[in-house]
Amino acid sequence: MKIATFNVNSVNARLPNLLRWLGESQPDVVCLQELKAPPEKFPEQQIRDAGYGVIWHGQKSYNGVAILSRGSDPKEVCRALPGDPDDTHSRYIEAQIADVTVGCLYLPNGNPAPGPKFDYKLQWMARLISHARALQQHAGSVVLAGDFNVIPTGNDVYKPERWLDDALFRVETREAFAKLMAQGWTDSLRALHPDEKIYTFWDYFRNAYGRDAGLRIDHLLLNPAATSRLVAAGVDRHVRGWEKASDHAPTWVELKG
DNA sequence: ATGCCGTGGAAACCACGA
Repeated sequence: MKIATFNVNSVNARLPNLLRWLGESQPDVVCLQELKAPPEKFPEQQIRDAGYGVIWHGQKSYNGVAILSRGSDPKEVCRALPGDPDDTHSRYIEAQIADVTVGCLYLPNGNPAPGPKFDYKLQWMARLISHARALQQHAGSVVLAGDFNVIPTGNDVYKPERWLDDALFRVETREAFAKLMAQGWTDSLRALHPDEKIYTFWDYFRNAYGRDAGLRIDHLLLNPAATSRLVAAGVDRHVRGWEKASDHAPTWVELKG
């Protein structure tokens, strides 16, 4: 089973690229982030015509997450991260697909830091840590996939010294991510490619993609049952080079069975 | 490199992203 995550930066602006990538990559499950569309403007029919069942949690202008499943409808588990009923951002949706539980997340950016947006990011991470604790212990396979807006280590950014004060790389952010990982999650790309330079995001500015000035911020975390099935992981980085590209590239894992 | 581009939505600019 191939499971991918892709921050599309507007699902409607990206629809031609998304459909092209679905056709060539043939993922079984796809987590999308940054739909930037209200629920009624989600391109459901085009995605169904491409062979995918889909659930989504849209929001006008900002955020928005979706889960696609080839040949079946994802069985929705929840469409919000527990812990704050006043949180209006569409940043989490979870589904059961065959024998795999999939959590699709769009973690807050948090800039500028410090400030209220950074506080919101850290609070959101605390809620994620709380929710993930139970998921990690599931007997079945669990994949937490999405745009984490976290650069885990200095090996995940082209020039770490420039990012020390950024919300994606600040000590508090890395410590919260480490706390999540300490529950027993596996960072699938790093597990299979410990020393490679791997990026999933390149800024639109300054020819960042051409210079390979990237960040690794899109992650697929696996619980022990899923880790035992891990056979491959990668980034479809060429998609970032297409016309009208998102600033993120699709990132994926292949699980046995 | 403090948003230089990209997107959406409202309004002819602004919020937001990382």
